[in-house]
Amino acid sequence: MQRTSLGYALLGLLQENPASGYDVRKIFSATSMKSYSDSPGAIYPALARLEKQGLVRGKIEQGSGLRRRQLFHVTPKGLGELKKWICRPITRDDLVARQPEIVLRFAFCDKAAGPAASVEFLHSLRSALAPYIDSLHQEMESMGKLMPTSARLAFEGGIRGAEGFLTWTNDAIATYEKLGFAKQSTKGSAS
Amino acid sequence: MQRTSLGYALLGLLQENPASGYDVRKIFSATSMKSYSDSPGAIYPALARLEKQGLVRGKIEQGSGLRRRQLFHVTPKGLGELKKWICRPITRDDLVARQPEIVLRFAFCDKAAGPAASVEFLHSLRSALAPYIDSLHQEMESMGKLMPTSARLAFEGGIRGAEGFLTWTNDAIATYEKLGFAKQSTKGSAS
DNA sequence: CGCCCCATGTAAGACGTTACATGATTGA
DNA sequence: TCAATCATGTAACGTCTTACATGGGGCG
Repeated sequence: MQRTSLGYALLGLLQENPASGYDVRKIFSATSMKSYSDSPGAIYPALARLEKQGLVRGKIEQGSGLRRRQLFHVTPKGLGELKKWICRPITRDDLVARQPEIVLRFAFCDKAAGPAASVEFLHSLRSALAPYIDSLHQEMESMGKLMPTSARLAFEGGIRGAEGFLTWTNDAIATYEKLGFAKQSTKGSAS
Repeated sequence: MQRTSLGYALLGLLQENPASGYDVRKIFSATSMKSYSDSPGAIYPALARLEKQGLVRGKIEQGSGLRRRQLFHVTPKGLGELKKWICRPITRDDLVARQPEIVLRFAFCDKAAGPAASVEFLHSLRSALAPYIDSLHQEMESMGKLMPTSARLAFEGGIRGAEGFLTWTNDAIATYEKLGFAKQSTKGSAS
């Protein structure tokens, strides 16, 4: 039984702070997570699915004069699934079709899996990005100059985006190093 | 009746070169348009929809020993719809949720709508990007330093990506200027 | 009282995914 | 002949979109 990108986004949010469906809708519509739909027809069924799978649990709040309102929090099982999603090695497919998801996974990484996992994540990302960028350059060469200007520029834009992503990755790794988190080696002497 | 992103991608491809469903599948699976699914369950119904709407027409090829094979080409009505899609002003929503679609629209622009439209497109993009980047910076400020390192870095990555996109846009405008295409001023060239 | 916001949901339909099915042609 | 590839499709299923429905609570 597989979860969707929305499902994981919800897990990640709820793991940072328990929230109601309505809260989540506001977050999606107000912040830069707008890429997810804030429609009730998406959110509420998704939360219900997660609850049915035992990944989140909702408690109905009832202070004195409060409206009915379900606060969802992530279960240990849910946290486990979230970690598995975050810590998957980055694949070429992730880069081609799911770049925003990569960034989201990383955003949740510190809180859900810890800084060591974040560093691991960044190294995995760097390892995937380098050959990907190479293959983009090759594809560009093989197409020659026969394409319209706008098509060529668009392709170049894609390459630049990937290169910028790599630069960011390296900077992020450096940031963790300054904080005292180096890559965990298999032999294990870190910090 | 609205078309999906896949529908427009097909229109754009077929307008460049007539092709069969199978050809399209190969393009999607082999080139960097992999972000679209190459599954027959997506392609063939999508082509059928476009044909039903009169935007493409399929002719069954029959050379001597050829297999049955339907070559689709774009109708004038289809080209009109494609142009309308491409030439829509770039909105904030496009930037937030549909960046790859923006790039795809631009890639088809020269061939489908001409270089003048491409220049117009880039100016519209620039006008949308500037305030968008500002608002990202503001959002970042307002969140303070309370977030985990990875979350902050992820957000910064998003900002960098948008800034790189803007740089690319300016470079692309410069490229067209060097080719002799400046912005068409219907009402004065002030942005 | 009427209106708007909070808060949750459901129903119909469109679309994509996955898997299966079909048949023709080429090459070993 | 047998397998692989070409080429097209369909069926079941899940999810998202759009629109509607419901009801409590604060406020003028």
